This record gives sequence, structure tokens and C-alpha cells, in this order.
Amino acid sequence: MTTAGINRTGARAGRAAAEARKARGERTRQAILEMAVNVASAEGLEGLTIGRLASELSMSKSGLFAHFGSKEELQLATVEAAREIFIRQVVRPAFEAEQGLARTWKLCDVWLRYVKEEVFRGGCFFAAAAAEFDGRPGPVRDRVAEVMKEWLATLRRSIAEAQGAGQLDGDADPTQLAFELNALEMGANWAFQLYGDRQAFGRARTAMLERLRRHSTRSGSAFLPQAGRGRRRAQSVRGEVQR
Amino acid sequence: MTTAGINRTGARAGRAAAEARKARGERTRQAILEMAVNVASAEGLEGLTIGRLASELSMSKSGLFAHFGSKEELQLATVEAAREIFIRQVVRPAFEAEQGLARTWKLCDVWLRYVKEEVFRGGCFFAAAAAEFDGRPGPVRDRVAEVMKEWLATLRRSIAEAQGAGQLDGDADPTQLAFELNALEMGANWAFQLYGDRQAFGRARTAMLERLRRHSTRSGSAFLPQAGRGRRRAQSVRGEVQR
DNA sequence: TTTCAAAACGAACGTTCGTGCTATATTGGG
DNA sequence: CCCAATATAGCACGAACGTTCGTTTTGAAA
Repeated sequence: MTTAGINRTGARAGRAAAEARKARGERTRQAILEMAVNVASAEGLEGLTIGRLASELSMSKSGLFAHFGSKEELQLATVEAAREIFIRQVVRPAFEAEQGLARTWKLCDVWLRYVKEEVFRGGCFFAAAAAEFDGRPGPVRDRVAEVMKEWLATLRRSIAEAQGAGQLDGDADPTQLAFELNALEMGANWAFQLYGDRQAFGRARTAMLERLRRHSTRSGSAFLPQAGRGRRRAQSVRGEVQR
Repeated sequence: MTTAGINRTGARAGRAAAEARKARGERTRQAILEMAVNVASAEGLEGLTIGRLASELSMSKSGLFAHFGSKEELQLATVEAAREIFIRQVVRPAFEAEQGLARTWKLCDVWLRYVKEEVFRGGCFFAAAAAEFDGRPGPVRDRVAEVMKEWLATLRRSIAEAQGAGQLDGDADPTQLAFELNALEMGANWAFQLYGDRQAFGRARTAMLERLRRHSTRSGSAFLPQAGRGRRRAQSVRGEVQR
């Protein structure tokens, strides 16, 4: 049995060449974390058990364990892996939009897509991790809090930049606005995870646009999708969420 | 040792007389659930272990276990107990306000207070439970979802009543508005649990009032607290959250 | 005071948890 | 082609998990 099917990932040109240069263990580690991140988003970082994870990857508990040295280290590595995925799937795409209101909106839009397209099996990894660890002091909690603070700061900065560009009212409070946008995101995530309610995304989108439009200047509102009330959103980049 | 301090709750007149009529086991059961609800709100319904709970109450695992028959039954009973506390602490007080916009606002206001005053050790019990169980099918998940749906329905109905009374625009969508208010609540809970950020309550309050005011008619806005921008809220009932 | 069901206990079950230790494969560089 | 390094497996551990069982304690009715 061993690590069958993990390392031997069809050696297809370019990508494979780059991976071949990586140490064997590094590839296994990555495979572990990819699985870990998905299990954790659905079952929680504590429900992420080493034995379960090992059997799901057809490897031994001890073999897997050796990569991390402790469960807490595994959890921290999982958080880090999730952060990288989040950056790749949400932050990076949003930063392709030009600085200002366009980017602010895209940060919201792509976040909603990231939950809807189920980048993680259990919805937003960090919303889940935050709820699980907010009552348990320790490095994991601290790191999760840090990462979410990063996200909120990104949101806030983008709003401030929109203000600087004269696209948003100067009297709008970026912290307040970022708080509201974030809350709406978490509300959509909650509704989708608990009820499978896809309409929640539309509702969050509507509310976010309302907030942004309310504070946007005449020149700024051009950076938001047309007011078209309908549910169909033909705006926003078509590009699929890349795996 | 035994159940010291649990059953023998200082036999002080009236209340005690009523409790004396209750079966002995019933009182113990209640004491268990009171503790369970607090542990669960902080450590999660799964982290709520029978052994831990027993030792925290200075009773034996088996003695405690006998009250429920299974862990799942204990979890369900805990959810039910939390629901009753929520109703007593949030819904009931809000329903003292007259039907319409006044009550809608009070539902929001008293919910924020319920988190701020730490009615549960780990913040909103249901926000935590929903995040924990949204990925684990079963009776517990179902019940949690039901209870939260109740809450959202209450919010929505109150909004609709405010519309009926001509206090809110007829074109405001109660479902949309309820979604937004709920999201803001969960956002405030998140910020407070993860960062201890008390300002989040003010931010949520501001945003909620903004939403309500935006849709309120001339006659309706009288039911919302004065616009006073400041952080100090002298409005709203003074009554302490009763234990 | 006696009686008896309800309630609480203590010990043990089989699992699974995280974590060590030791031995065996596997692998890339000389 | 071999060797040192690394990666993985195997096995065992103590603790804690939910659960079962037979016994003892308790308190209210008779």
C-alpha cells in the first residue's frame, strides 16, 4: 500500500518537473495538508484526527505524525495551508482589479464565490476555525485571529484607497464598512452551510452593494456593477475558480 | 461528597417550595444542563465530554450519564436548555416592546446585550453550535438549524408587522432585512469572541439602525432611538439581564 | 420505622485519541 | 552501484472517550 497514489501523480510535463525537484517528503506533506484543510473545514480542527487523516490517505498514523511532531503543529500547518489557498483563491484574484472601489467590490464578490464554489468542503475555513477556537487560548487560536485580522485589514485598506481616489465619501468609516461587509460574508456562509441556502449569496451581494453604493461618489459608482435588480449577475469575471 | 451543593440549594422560601415539589432527579438534571450549556458554548457541543461535565459537578460519570442515556441525547437536551435561556433572555424581553418597529429594534438591541453580558460563557450558543454542526448531519444539527430558523422567522415577522403598521416601507423585503440584521449580530459575536472587541457592538448597532432607519417611514422613525451619533446609548431599558 | 423505587456510584468494557520508539523501505547524490 | 539520509511503517503506551453493569445510597410514602 504505502503512499500509493499520492506521490505518483501522473508525471505530466512542466508542473511535474517542478514538483520532481521537491523532496519526496515535501510532496507528501503537501498532500496531507490538502486533505487536512478540507477535513478541518467540515469537521473542525479538533475533529481533524491523526488516525482518521492517515487512513483517508492510506498511510500509517506514525508516518503521518512524523511530518509534524504534534497535533498542534499539524493544526498550525493546516491553518497556514488554508491561508495560502485563501490568498490564492480570493485575495490574489481580487487584486487584479484596480485599486479603489473596483477592488473593494471584487474582494466581496470573489469571497462569496469562494464559499459558493466550495473551495473548502465545509465553507469558509476561517469562519469555522474562529468559531471553534475562540474559546480555547493557544497558538492556534492566535494564528487564526491573526489571519482574519489580515483579511479585515485588507478590506479596510481597500476601502480607504477608494476614499483616497474620491470614489467613496470621505465621511464613511472604513473600519465600520469593513465590519459590515465581513459580517455579511459570514452571514452568507452561515446560511449556506446550515441550510444550503444559495439565495443567501444574492442577499449578501445586494446588501454589500447597497452599503457601497450608499457611500460612493458620482465618479465612484461607475466601479460597481449596474444596478440591475435581477438575480442574474452577468458581471464579474467569468474565470472559473482554478483548482 | 456526592451531589453536595447541587440539590441542597439554600431552602429560601417560595422558590424552594416550588422546587421541593420537583423530583430530586429533575433538579439534578437541570443543574447538569445549566453547566452543560455554558461548557458547550465555550468548548463546543462535542468538546462537552461526559467525564469532564461529571467532575465539574462533582458527580460520577455513570450517574450523570443515566440521566440521558446517550451523548447525543445529552447534546439535544443541552440545545433545548439553551433555547429556553435564549427565549427567556432575548425573545421574551423584546416582546415587552409593542409590536412593530419598536419590537424589531428591541430584538436586535437585546440580542447584542445578550452577547455582551455573556449570558453564555462562549458567546452566542447557537452561533457556536451552528458552526460546529453544520457539517455533521444528524438530529443535533437538525435541531440547531430549526431553532435558528425560529429566530430568523421571529425577526422577519416582526419586520413584516412593522410594515403592516406603516412604520417601514412596503417595498422593503423582510427576508432580506432579517438576513442582514442576523448577519450583523453574528459579526458582532465573532469580533467579541475572537478579539474581545467591545466596539463591535456599537458598530453592529450603528449598522442595524442605519438599515432600519433607511426603510422607516416618517411615523415609524419615532420608534427608533434618537439619531445621537455618540457611542453612549442611554436609551433602551435599564433592567439588568436577570440570571 | 419499614419499605422500595429512584438515583447515584464505582469499576470495567472496548475504542480511539495523541505520542513515543525502533526497524525497515525508499531515494537521490557521489 | 552503493551509501547516508530521509521517509514511512509497526507496535506499544497511557489517557480519555462513551457506554454497560451490578451495587449501594437516598428520601419519601406507608
